[in-house]
Amino acid sequence: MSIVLSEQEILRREKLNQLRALGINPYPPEEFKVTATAQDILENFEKFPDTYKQVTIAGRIMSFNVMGSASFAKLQDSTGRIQIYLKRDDICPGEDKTLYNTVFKKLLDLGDYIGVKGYVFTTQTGEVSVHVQEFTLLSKSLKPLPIVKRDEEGNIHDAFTDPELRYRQRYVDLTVNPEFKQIFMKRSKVISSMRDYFNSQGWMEVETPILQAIHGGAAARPFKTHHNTLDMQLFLRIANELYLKRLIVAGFDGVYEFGKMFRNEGMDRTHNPEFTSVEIYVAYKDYIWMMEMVENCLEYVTRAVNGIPVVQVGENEINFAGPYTRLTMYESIQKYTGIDVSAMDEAALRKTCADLNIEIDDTMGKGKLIDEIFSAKVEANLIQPTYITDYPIEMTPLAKKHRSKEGLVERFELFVNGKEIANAYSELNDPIDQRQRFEEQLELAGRGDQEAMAMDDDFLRALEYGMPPTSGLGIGIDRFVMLMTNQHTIQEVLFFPQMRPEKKAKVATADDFIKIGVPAEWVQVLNQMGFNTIEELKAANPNKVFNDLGGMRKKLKLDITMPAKEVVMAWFEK
RNA sequence: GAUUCUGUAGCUCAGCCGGUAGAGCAUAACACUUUUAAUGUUGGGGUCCUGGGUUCGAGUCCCAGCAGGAUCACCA
Repeated sequence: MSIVLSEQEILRREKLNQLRALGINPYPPEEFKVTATAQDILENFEKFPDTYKQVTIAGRIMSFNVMGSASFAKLQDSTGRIQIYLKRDDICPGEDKTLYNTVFKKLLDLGDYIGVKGYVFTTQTGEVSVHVQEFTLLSKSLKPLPIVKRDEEGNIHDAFTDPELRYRQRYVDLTVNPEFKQIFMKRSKVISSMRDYFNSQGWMEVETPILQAIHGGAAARPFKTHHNTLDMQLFLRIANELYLKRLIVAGFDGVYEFGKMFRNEGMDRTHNPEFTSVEIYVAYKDYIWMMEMVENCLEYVTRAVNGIPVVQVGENEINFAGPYTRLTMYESIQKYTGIDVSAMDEAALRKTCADLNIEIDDTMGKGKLIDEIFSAKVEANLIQPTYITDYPIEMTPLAKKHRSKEGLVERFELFVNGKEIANAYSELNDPIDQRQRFEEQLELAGRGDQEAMAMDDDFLRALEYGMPPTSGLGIGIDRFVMLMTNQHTIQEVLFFPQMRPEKKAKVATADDFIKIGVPAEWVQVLNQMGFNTIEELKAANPNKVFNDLGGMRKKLKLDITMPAKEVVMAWFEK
C-alpha cells in the first residue's frame, strides 16, 4: 500500500477540484434513470433498430480513444461493455466547447462512472455504439484501475492476475476481469435453485444460532468468543446439526438451513475458516431415501446452473443425472486394493496399512485406520458421483447403527471428482445410544483428541422427548460451487476469502504535523520526502530539511508559500 | 507447520559478473472527425517489501522478518 499519493492520484484530485470549480458535482445525489444496458443494446439493436433511437445508459469508462473533436470510449455496466461515440459539436452545440474540450477530454479518467443519453448506431468498422448527445458525470474515480487490454482475438495483455491483489481487492478484480462475475452468478444460482427444490418439496428454511455455548455436530476446533453481558464463553458454530434436529423434535417434518460454519483449522485450496453449508433434515426418512433425494436435487441444480446435468471439471466430464454408483466402504476398498478389510481387527488393519505404505500412528482406532486406507487408495478414483455407504461406528457419533451390519452406521458420503461433497445419515434418535456415543467422545477428548464432540445435555433431553426417525444431509456449498464452475481453489468461489491483514506502514496524520507547526499544504511534501512520522522528521537535520523543502517545491512545481527558516527550525524544537 | 518460488513505476514485467533504475500499457502536453491493444512526437512518474550484514559501493550477495502463490502435512 502506498503511503503517499502517487502522481496519478494527485492529478485526479486536482481534476476533482477543477470539476467543482466548473460547477459540476463529481458525486451527484440525484437518481440517474437508465433505460438500457450494454448487453441489451448489443444483442437486440440490429433486430429492432427503432427501439434504440433514444437510450440512456450508465457505467464505468474503461477505455478512451480521443481524436481531436471526436472521441470513442468504452462504457462498462453490469452486463458488459459498449462503445460510445462523442462529437464535440454534438456535445457543445454553441460557442462554448468547455464540456467537450475540458470536461470530457481533460477531466474524465478511466474508471469514472458516467451516464450518457444518445442514439444507437453502427460505426464504419461495424461496431454497435451509442452516439452521445448528453453525458453526466456520476462518480469520479480517484484511484487508477489496473489496465487490462484485450485485442481483437480476445487475447488479454497485462492481465490483472496477482491472486493477492485479486482477493484483497475483489472490487478491482471483478471490474477489470468481469468474466469472473460468472462464478459468483453461478454460485448464487446454485443456492437459489437448491432452495427452490427444497421449498417445492414442502420443507422449510430456518435459522439456528451461530453463537453456541456448546459447539456440537461435527469434529473440528472452534473459534471462541465472549459475551460481555452474560459474561460467558461462546463458540462460533462448527455445525448446526444438533439445532436442526431439535426442530424435528419440535414437530417440523422438513427443515433446512443455508449458512456459514466456522472452523479454526488450516487454510488451503479447499478450506477457508468460514464456509457455507446447507443441512437438511426430513422426518420419517432414512439414508436410502436420502440418496435418491440427493440425486434428484443435484440434477435439478446442475440443470438450473448449466442447462444440462453435465459439467466439465478439469479433464473430467461429470454427470449429475442419477442414479449414482453405490458402494459400501468395505466394497470400495476391496474394489481399489483387492483387500477385504471387513473382518479385520485392529492389528490386521495396522499390518494392511503398513503393507500399503500408509502412514499411521498409535492413537488411531479401527475406524480411523479404515478411513486412512480409504483416503489413500479409494477417494481419488471416485470421479463420477459415487455414494460410499456404511461407515465404521467409531467415526460417526450422530448416526444410527446399521439395521443389519454389526459395527457400522447408516451413513453415506457423496464423492465427486475425488472429493467429498455431501454427508448424510439415518439420524440417531435413540437417546440412550446417543448418550453412550457422547461418552465415548468424552473419552477420546480425555486422550487428547481436540476435535472430539462435547456432551450436549439439552440435545439429549430433546431426544428423550422423542425424535421421529429422520434422515439428515449436509452439503459443502463452496466445494460444490467449485465443481459447478470448474475452479480448483476455494478462494475463487468466495467473494472475500480470508487473508492475513495487510501490513500498514505507520503514518502520522496530517494533524500531527500541523500540531508541530507544519503548514497543511506542506504535510504531503514532507510525506513525499520520506517523513511519515514526527519521529522520522525530528531525527533529520533541520537545515537539510529546510533546503530540501525548497528543492521539492521546485521539483513538484508547487505554487505554495515557502515557510520561513525560523518556522521550519521551530518544528524540531517542540 | 515444512519445503519451494515470488515481491522493482498506477498495472504487467525486464534488470547480466555488485558500479547513477528500464520497457509496454496507464498518465501529462501537442496533433488528429469512425477508432478499436488507435497512431505520431515530447515529458513526468521509483521507500527496488521491511530490517540487519558483507563491501569503497547492494535492486543484485548473505541472514532475519513480513505478505502471497505452489506442493506437502494437518483438517470431514
